[in-house]
Amino acid sequence: MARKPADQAVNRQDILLAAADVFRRKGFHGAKMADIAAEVDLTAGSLYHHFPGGKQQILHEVLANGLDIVTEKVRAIIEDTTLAPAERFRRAIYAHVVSLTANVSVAAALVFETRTILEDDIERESYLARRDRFEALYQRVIEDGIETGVFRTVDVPIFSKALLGAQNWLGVWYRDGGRLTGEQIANEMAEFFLNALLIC
Amino acid sequence: MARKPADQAVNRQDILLAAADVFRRKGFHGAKMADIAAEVDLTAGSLYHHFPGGKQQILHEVLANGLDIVTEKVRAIIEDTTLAPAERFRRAIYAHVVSLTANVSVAAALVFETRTILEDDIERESYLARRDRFEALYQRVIEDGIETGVFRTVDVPIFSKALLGAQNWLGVWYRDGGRLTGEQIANEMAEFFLNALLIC
Amino acid sequence: MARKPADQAVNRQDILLAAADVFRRKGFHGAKMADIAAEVDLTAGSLYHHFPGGKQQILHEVLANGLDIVTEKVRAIIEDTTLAPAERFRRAIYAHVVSLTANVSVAAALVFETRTILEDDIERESYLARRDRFEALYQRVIEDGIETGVFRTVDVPIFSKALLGAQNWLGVWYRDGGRLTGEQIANEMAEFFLNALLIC
Amino acid sequence: MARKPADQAVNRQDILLAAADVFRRKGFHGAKMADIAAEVDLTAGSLYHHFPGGKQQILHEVLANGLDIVTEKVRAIIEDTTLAPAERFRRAIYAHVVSLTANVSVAAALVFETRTILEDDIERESYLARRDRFEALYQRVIEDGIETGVFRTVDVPIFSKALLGAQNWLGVWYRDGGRLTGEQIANEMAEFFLNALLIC
DNA sequence: CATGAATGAGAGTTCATTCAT
DNA sequence: GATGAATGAACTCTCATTCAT
Repeated sequence: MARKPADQAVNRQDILLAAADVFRRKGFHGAKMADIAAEVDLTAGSLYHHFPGGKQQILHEVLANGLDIVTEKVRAIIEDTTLAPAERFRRAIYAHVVSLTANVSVAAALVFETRTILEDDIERESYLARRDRFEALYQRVIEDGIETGVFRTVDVPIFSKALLGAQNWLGVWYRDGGRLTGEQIANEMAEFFLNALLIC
Repeated sequence: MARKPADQAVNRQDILLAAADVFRRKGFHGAKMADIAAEVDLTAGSLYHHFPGGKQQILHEVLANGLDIVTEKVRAIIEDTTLAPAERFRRAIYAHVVSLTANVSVAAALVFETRTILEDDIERESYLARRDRFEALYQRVIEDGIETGVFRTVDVPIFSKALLGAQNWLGVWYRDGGRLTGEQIANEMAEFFLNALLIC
Repeated sequence: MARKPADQAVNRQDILLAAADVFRRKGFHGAKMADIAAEVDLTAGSLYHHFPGGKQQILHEVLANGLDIVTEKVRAIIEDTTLAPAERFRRAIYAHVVSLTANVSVAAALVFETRTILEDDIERESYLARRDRFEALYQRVIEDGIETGVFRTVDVPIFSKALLGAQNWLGVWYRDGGRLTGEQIANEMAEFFLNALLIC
Repeated sequence: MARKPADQAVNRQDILLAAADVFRRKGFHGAKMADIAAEVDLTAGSLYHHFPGGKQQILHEVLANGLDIVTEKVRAIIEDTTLAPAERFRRAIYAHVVSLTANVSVAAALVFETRTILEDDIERESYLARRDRFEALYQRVIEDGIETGVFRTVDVPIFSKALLGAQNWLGVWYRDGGRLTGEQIANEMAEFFLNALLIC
């Protein structure tokens, strides 16, 4: 019954990670509080001590945390205007993909459960706004590249959706221990999309 | 207790389309039989005349049909070896994206509910096999292009996942009546991925 | 689709027999109108042309008919006071058991579904009264035998319940084509209960 | 939403007894989970804590327990070969009938709901096997009596069915507080069937 | 007469949530 | 903090019954 080496206190982070994993496997609606609790050797009722808001709150925090994790480095890179657009673009994709593969469950939650969080109104706006601001980062660097004349003239919104789609899809298929590491995949993906844009 | 005077009979296709739409909006687990029924002016119980297997069966058929719709033309194009790889690739993407945008609900179901169908074992294998065979089509044409020397040497499995991710993501964001038509988006996307591969 | 040789009209008797058989196998509540209908190559709705009162009416008629079939000969025998009590008793049991084995489904319905009919008030009294009158026949002949001094002094109500229990139980275990015929079983049973009563 | 302050916990046995009683009154298919729950001051959903398998599981356990209760003493008596067959036979019937009358609801369930349990395959074999082994006990003691020359030569299988029928029928008609006690009835029944067998 | 489609009431079941211990 | 028992609101699914054709 003791899965955790130190059978000591369970903290909120443990629960959030466990929840993300259960969400990935069964989806939010298919995930039972008891499933999540079992992952951290608790019973369903006990989760309410840590998350009085219940399942909804857990989802909120999984997604909010997830967006932070994934967004953080990418934002820093893209906003670092000391680098050329192409380089910022490449590094952003690399960092983004690495962080998605390093947190597959969270990545999957971002893909599959964003729709779920939108069912209730609170948080909806702020969460969507953050997502849009993140997407805007990519759009900005692409526009920079186009204006600088190093990138082809593409339809930026469509291109950014294609890029995000390719990235988010990692949450669907990537599993640890596959043929390639997250870093290798990140390199490939950065290359693909850079080539799609670069004028040669 | 027998209604529906002569409103024209409701048939299975109507129900499947309605279901795909409800699935897109609420997800499989969030979709109530009553929601689906209401879309075609029936009551929940009546759906069981057409789909004795219930909600599961409806999902099965939505996905199977969906895969058919989306796959059909793409397969024909890619297998038409009278065309050069680059041309087959471009046309395949175009046809694929057009058909996804023409059936957004179905596209969304393919993205979000494939995980759901996998929860139960039956159908699992055959459905997954069909998906894999479809993905293999893209991989083949890319390999052809690489061997012919017109495409860059990329990691084909990763590239195809990126492509499929970008395409499937349409099910998440595309809505009819947006800034661009499905055909315009299809053109853009084909262009992106062709440029990513072409040696210039 | 044609199970009946002459594919002609289905009559009420066919349906009642079919119903008794389905009731025996699945019980009243477990028997679907569609099951009964299928036995006579009809659909559920069609049964309402023959039995506007629906499933309840079918049960009513199965039981009422059944009681008639089983009761008729027994009554004639027991009321024939030209015979000695022991002989009337023996012949009554024989006739009773023969008729139960010749109509197993009906016998089973009498055992299992009498409780069901009692759930609704109408018919309840008259049906119960008929059953009690039938049981009284056996009690009378036993009392006659006791008074005449040929039968032991037994508790008549208990003895008659034991007898009826043994007989009704045939509806549970008897199947056509077993080791013994209905007549052979009838002989054995008559012998058992006669010996239980006769003073030797 | 958590009630039942300190009313003493409800346990599985309470529920099984309540269920047997509801089954006796309404039959398995007619018994609602809410009916059973109400008997022990619970709501329908709460029953699933104690019987995750739901109504089916409750029936399974009612019958299995019931068979145990009824079988236990009878087995001990019949297998006690220090007694003469006639005495074993008499005592077995007595104990059997006493235990049936002391547990009418369970007795009724054994009569009416065995058919129900057989609808699903699991348990079917093991349960039927136990029933058959129990019947074999009676057959053995009767055969012993015949071989010893104290019992008439009867058809043993038919005789045992008649006996069991008479006994099981108690579940149909016996009610506490009637004219005779269970012990009195048990005495009568033992007498009947012994007289039916004894050579005088 | 028969049918197939539809209804609608009801049942079993699930599960997030609560709370006394 | 943790738990187990309990709740109650949904929701899926079943099926007797109705009726236009």
